[in-house]
Amino acid sequence: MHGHRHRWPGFADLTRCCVDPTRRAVPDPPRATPGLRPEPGGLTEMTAPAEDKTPYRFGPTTLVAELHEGYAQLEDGEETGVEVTVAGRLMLRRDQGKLAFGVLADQTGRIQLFAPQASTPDFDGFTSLHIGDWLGVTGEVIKTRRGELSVRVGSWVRLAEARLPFPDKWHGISDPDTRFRQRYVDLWVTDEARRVFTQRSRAVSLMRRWLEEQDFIEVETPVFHPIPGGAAANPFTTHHNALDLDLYLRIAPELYLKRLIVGGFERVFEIARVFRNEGLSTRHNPEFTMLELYQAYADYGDIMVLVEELVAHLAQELLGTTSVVYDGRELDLSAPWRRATMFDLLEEHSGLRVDMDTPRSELVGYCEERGIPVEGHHGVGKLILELYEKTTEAELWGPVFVTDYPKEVSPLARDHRTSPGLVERFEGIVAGREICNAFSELVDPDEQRARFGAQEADRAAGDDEAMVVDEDYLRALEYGLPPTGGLGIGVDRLVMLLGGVSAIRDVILFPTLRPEQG
RNA sequence: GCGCCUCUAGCUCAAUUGGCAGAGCAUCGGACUCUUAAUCCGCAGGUUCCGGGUUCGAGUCCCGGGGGGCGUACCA
Repeated sequence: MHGHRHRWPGFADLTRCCVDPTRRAVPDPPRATPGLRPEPGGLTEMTAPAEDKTPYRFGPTTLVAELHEGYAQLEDGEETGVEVTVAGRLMLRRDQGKLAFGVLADQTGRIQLFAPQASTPDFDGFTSLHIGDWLGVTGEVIKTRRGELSVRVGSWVRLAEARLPFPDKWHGISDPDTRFRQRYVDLWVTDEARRVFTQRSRAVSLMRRWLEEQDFIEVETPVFHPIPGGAAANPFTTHHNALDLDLYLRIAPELYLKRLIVGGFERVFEIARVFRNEGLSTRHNPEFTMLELYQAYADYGDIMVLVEELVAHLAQELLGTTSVVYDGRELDLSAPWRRATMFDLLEEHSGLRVDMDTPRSELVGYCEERGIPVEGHHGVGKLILELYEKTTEAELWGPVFVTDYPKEVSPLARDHRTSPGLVERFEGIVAGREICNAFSELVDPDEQRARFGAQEADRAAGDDEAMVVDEDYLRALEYGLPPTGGLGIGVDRLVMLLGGVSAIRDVILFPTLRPEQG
């Protein structure tokens, strides 16, 4: 994840934009009583255990980023007369006899503490603070003679002790495993980690706001599914004792969201944690986040426009540009994206011209030539998809919408209005990776029942990821699903793309790991 | 699942053909009033991932196990 560090704004630059402007305290006049002590009249002193001297609350007036914004123009050695209160962790300390320097980090950045013995209360205590201790400091904003913006310590209080030593101040943590297990430390010592997760939070927030502006409403559907559906994947199982009921953790929210379209919520979305019982890799975590949305009266063409606009919007807001560099290669996310059929793209990249009338035996031959395993229940559609995925998908730098998938591999998508055997489905491919999957939704209950039936047959033939019939979903369709466009976006992978990182574990705060010590 | 690599002090890393397990940072003690990974002096810090084996002697070689990484497979 360190490959493109130079491209990204620094710690303070990046986080600056998350600062709530209503919290500004600089360069406003100082607060009447900057609170180094608990508010008077509280129960603090009565209830505090004798051995715990740390306060119960603290009132910083200023974020570090605001100091850097507000006082960038100070001359070396200039004093402002402005008193501020900041809080954070002590990340470095440099003692120099009767003068000590510290570096305090809060959520928004780092600021130097300037502590002369003559004016610092309990100077010995200050110089015996540990790296990692939480600290509250009130003092004047100054710039040192050597030009470092600082808070001259007028008073200070330790807010929490770091009993465990922090990692090497220069090298940080290098063992990825330790970084994931002790993310609470990683976030302090790896600027890149904090940058990425801050960015993730903003991306999700922007996504939500943008969808709401398009009149989508956010909903929450069950995580416990009596029948796992909406995707082809192995579910996790669990059990409810009182009902004596086996349940599955959802592999997709799709079928519930479409029930809501039936219910008359015409534009819905869910930012859904989903769970798939599969292997782990650089691009797979067993629990991950999908944005799914459904829009009544829309088809997959409308959804393509929505995706390219949404992604371009996120890039523009997050990075200030739709032109990003990923894996060292240029990537232009601005709309419109190229649209091409799976068949055309397959031909471009493999030279194979096939269609739904190509004999199965011929396709089996192409697969075998390329070492792609073929199973007995694979039909023409599945074989074409395999050929495309193995020869073409990773080569697509994109962004490109790959359209018109075989019906056989798309049991929830609506028949193509002009091409028999195909459905109106597309995937968005960016940097060789699928970031979304969408279709004109299948609305016909009889056709849906037939598709489920084909899935059952696949299951019987040994495909344990094939879908299971969901009678209630069919009943919902019988009440009438209007024309609907649906979309699923892998939020984690999108954040990877926008953040320029290549491992999904770098965008998931606490990725799934084997428990420590085994 | 398979293949390759890796695991040494709290952190980052050394240790010659198999020959007394070391340094920097952090911690602890001391010096220092403008440092920027401050600097300088000193103390302490170890089940070398675990268990076997070979050897006079194993961090090092062999076998087994465990953790992790990468690749591959799986993955709509």
